[in-house]
Amino acid sequence: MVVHTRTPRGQGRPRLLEAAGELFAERGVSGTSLQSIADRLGVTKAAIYHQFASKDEIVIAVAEPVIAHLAELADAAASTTPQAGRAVVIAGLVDLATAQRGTAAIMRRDPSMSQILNNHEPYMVQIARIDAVLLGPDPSPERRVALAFAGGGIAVGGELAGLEPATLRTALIAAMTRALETP
Amino acid sequence: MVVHTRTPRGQGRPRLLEAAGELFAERGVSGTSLQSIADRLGVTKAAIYHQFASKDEIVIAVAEPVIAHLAELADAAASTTPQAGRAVVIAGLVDLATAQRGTAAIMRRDPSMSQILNNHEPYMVQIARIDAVLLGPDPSPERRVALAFAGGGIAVGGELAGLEPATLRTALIAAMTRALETP
DNA sequence: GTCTATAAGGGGATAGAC
DNA sequence: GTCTATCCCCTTATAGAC
Repeated sequence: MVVHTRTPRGQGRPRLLEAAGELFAERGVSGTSLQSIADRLGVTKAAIYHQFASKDEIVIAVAEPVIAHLAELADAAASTTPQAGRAVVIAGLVDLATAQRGTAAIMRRDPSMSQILNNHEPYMVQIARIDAVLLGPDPSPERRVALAFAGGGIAVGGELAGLEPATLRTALIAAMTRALETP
Repeated sequence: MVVHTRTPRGQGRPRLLEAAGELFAERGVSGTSLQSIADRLGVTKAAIYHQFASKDEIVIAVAEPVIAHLAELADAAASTTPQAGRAVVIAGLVDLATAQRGTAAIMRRDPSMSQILNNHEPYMVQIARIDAVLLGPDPSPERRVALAFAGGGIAVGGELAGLEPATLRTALIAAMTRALETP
């Protein structure tokens, strides 16, 4: 499905997305100007426009690896039992939430980011798949609340600083599991 | 050509804060211009500056009722047993999170809002008091994670649409209580 | 790929009339 | 209290040189 992507000289784009992701996490999307991204990279705005046509395109590109990870989790869950699938998804979501400076978390928290992603079909598709795995068939209202609660929980909990990564991971998986143990 | 009809909008300050709070919740603080607030009220930007010296001042003013509510909860908790205090705080936080358009939720989610509030002592003081009630003495790392998780959980869960308010409230209290049942 | 330069517009904020 | 008018800076985005 990928058309071109002939960019073996991988300095520009990945570095740009990393810087953008960090700034989005710190200040939010609306609070991050292209100028500030350029400054962090030591280049000018025009250099950024050479690689991306618009700010929204950068936002989507930052989210893309996360969306790909969500797709993998949903695939993995689909090839096993419901219970095992839920465990896989929970562990995977925790890993996503604790990875690299909260890029995943900001996708759920930042209003500007949400607005863009809610109009980005690939994201919505994967979110729906993940939700279906975690909810199961015919979910009760209580279960829906528990899912929303758990979603917000990892987004914020994943950014907790000052803990051993392994401790954080274990505690978050426990918290997620407990949150979703609703009838 | 109608130049301008009488603006039958409500009285200045409360009306302004209501509009600002709604817009902050929808688009985030950075995503909300003073112009957009003025537009929603049917006035000009200059009219807003008659009541507030800066945008930050509006943000703080929007947060103030929530901060006052937090103070009340912490006070109530201080005048009873630890267990009863925790229950009071949990119920109060759920009420805050589900009340009026997610003003409370945005305080925890929006990066720009957080940045302003983290430098606003009255907010930090009340948050510390609430956290102390929920954590208890000598909290384990797991308990700290559970608290962060629960904080994110209500912020997101409180905005869930399409449920009976009473159902949402009960389910959120249950979710919060369960999340904080960590040793 | 990166630069300089600039367009075109919006942002926060202020002055002063009514 | 609200208006008009304005200031100045920053924003997104484009054009074209190297």
